Amino acid sequence: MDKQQQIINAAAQSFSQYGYKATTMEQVAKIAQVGKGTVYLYFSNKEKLLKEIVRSLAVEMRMVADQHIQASEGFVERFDAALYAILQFREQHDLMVKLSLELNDFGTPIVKEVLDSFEQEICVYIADKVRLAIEKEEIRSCDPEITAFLMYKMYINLIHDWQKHHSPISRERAAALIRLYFIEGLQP
Amino acid sequence: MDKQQQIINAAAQSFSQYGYKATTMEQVAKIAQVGKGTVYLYFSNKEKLLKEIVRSLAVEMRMVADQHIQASEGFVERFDAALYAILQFREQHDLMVKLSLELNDFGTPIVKEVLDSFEQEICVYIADKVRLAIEKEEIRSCDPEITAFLMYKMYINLIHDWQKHHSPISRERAAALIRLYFIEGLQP
DNA sequence: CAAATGACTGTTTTAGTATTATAGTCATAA
DNA sequence: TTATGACTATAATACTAAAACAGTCATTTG
Repeated sequence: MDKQQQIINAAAQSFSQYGYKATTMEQVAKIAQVGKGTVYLYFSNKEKLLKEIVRSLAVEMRMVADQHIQASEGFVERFDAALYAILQFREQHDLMVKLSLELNDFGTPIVKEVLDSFEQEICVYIADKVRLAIEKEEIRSCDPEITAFLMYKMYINLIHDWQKHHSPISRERAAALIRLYFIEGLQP
Repeated sequence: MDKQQQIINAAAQSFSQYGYKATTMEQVAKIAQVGKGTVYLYFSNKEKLLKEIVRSLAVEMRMVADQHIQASEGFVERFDAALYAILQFREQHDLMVKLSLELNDFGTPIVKEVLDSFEQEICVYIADKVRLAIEKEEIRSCDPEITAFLMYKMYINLIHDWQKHHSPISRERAAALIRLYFIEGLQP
């Protein structure tokens, strides 16, 4: 049996259930059914362990988003499908939810770092799609990184932040708004 | 001499210098050269005192932004002038800077509430301008609240958040980008 | 007697300290 | 050569005593 994978699984389970701070290396070793020292043979410290797990989660996320894109026609539809898949992914994976809560409650620096790089990963992913859309002349030429960054932020703003003070916006409404502002523009 | 104003000035000074948490009502009374009980004749508690100060700061902010709008032609230019004035206002008023730091460091709930309502104030202000621009047919018809919210967020994203991981964007560049995305749109 | 005050009080924060828990190491064992 | 858990230095926590504080109110003042 692959000890490294056992350790990763054990850590993923514990991080998801108890969070980063409240997970001890001894706990991970116990769940993985190995000695504590063994964990350190594969991961030089706790931080590396978390980063490895989040990294592979990011890979999975890319795949899920790509699957959702397949079924969609048109740039906005594909963008909406991918982004929605990503947000759902984040909400449905206990680890991401737990880490977000932990960042809010304790501000653990490593958790902040990890979630930050996950966000950047998302932006890089979208930027690739924007670049493709420019090549296919589906949209005008523009800076792909900035465009991806702003579209992602706008999606988050609409789905998550707006409803902090107003009534929620449906996924369809959000896609329509992004089409209005980003694609069509407000000029009369 | 107006004791109420003396107290407000004293509190504004102390909040700016030491923050909300580290300011004591005794301190405020001492600076205002009144007894502690006197402070409570005008403000039933510490929270009300802070809210009053931030409220009048919001009024001042509106006036400053309006002044900057006067000198500008076109919707994007006026929007840029107003938003830039608002951001500068926030950066140049020690109280806002101090409160932001305090929210980051301690998460003081009342400070969060106050800064939140200040942000909403900004959005209401912009929404008014958007409504006006729709009436004057400078832009297409749209929901003024959502549009104001998203334009404000995009401006913040460009000027503040983008540079957390990339090289900063100048004020001119930000205005040009908002014109590109919001006004002209990305359709080819 | 209306406006102002600061001593007073119950509660919260802080500072100091003892105790426990934990990350990471390493000598030993399988 | 791989695996282990006792070990250690450091960091988190729990506890307590002391101090600071927001808000009150009986007394004072103009």
